[in-house]
Order: sequence, then structure tokens, then C-alpha cells
Amino acid sequence: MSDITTQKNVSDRERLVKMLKALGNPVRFQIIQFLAQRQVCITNDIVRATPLAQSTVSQHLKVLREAGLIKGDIEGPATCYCLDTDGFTWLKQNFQAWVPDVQVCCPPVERH
Amino acid sequence: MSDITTQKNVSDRERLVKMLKALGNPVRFQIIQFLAQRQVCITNDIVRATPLAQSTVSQHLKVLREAGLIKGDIEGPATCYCLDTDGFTWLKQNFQAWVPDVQVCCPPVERH
DNA sequence: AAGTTATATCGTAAAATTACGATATATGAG
DNA sequence: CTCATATATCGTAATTTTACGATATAACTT
Repeated sequence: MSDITTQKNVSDRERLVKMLKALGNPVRFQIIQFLAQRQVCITNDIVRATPLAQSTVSQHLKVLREAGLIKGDIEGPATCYCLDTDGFTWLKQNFQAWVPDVQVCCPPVERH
Repeated sequence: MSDITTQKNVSDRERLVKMLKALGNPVRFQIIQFLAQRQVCITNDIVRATPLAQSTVSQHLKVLREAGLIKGDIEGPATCYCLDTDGFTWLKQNFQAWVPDVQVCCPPVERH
């Protein structure tokens, strides 16, 4: 309990950090934007909206899935992706809770 | 303009993604938490609150600085760090704006 | 001036991420 | 059954990130 890596709410914090990490990549961030706009689409729609190889997109989708940001339902030969409602609700709440609201910062301090 | 990597607001999006990436690392996230709690402290306070080497912490601080999340003022021989007010205000606003608010997701769709 | 403290940067090793092509699997069409 | 389509996974190369020790710099102390 002496350093900042041993605290309470570890699993919540880890979940949040995992989500932020997943979003902190330009390709994945834009896949989320694309999915938010399209609501529902299959993998191939995302691949075609991208300059990347299908396997690369599939890998990014896996990261987003494992972060709890998207859900994929198998529909016949394709996989139908959409945003994970619960995941995003949780993210928005916890982002507000964990990421500091800064009011005043860097007051002039005297250090001796 | 045909794929999702060519859109408007690129620099805002890039700035947001850069911030999310910076936060999407457990060490850096906890440095932010630590700074939010302590308001102001020098590098060595953070190093001592951490199991990591000084150079490693310094490197993480650089990432946070370059993402616009913290500011460092040189005070004598030490550097005095605090959260970047403007950066966090911008982040919170743009997170709300860019990260989708999901209401309904995955309606049952018929695919032919 | 010499020693101490605080920190950033450099060089580098190890690990993780990102991207690709190839492949395996599964579904639907003919 | 065969072919086409859709996608996940595997193997792998290139790049980036993460971490460390060593070093350079800068400011106080004595």
C-alpha cells in the first residue's frame, strides 16, 4: 500500500485503462467513429472503409471487442459489429469519475 | 475522402487520440491520479511513489507533457509538475463530443 | 571549488504493437 | 458437392513502447 500501483478499485481502473488504450490508436478510434455513424455493419464494411488488410482490421476489432467497446454477432458467414452499449455507458461514467476535473492548477508555491 | 482515415477535424482527433493513448497506460494513468491528489509535486515525489527507475518515470512524464496533460515548471534544481488545466478541460469536452453516446445498439437486422 | 540533489537525455535490451500474407473455417449459392 | 464470400487466426517482420543504467546538466550547500 505504499506506492501508487497498489490501491483500491484496481480492476475498475484496469478496465478503464484498457478501454483508453484501445481508443488511443488512430485506426481503432476511427473504427469506433465509423460504427457510431453506421450503427451496425459487418467486418468487410470496415475493411473497405480502411486502407488496411483484412487481417489487420480483424486484429483491431479483437482489441476493441476485448476492451468491451464493440460487440460482434455472427450472422451467417459474416460477423455483424456494433458498439457495446453497456461498455460505452460504463466508459463515459467512469471517465468522468476517474479523470480529474481540474479547477485550479499550479498555484505559485514556495519550495524551501 | 473515401475512407475513414481522411476526414475533417483531423488535428483535433489526433490530439484526442494522443491524449487517450497517453492515459491508456497503467503507470501514466496513475501518475495522473497521483498528481490530481497531490495537486503539485516534483518528479522525485512521483518516482518515490513508484517501483520504477527515475529515468523511466521521466520518460512517462515526457509523454504526458507532450500530450498536453501535465505541465512542468523548473523550480531551482527540481521540476514542479501539475495537471494541465487547459488540457484536461479540452479533453473532457472533446471526449464527450467525440466518443459516441450509445442509446440503442444492435437492433435485430435482417441480412439478405 | 567540491559535493549533493534533482532531473532530463542517451544508449540499449526486452517486450508489445502493428501490419501483412497465408491459411483454416464456416456459410450460402449454384 | 463445388465455388465464392466473410472472417478469424497463425506466422512473421518491422516498428514502437517500456524499462534500465549511465551520463550530462543545473542549482543549491558547505
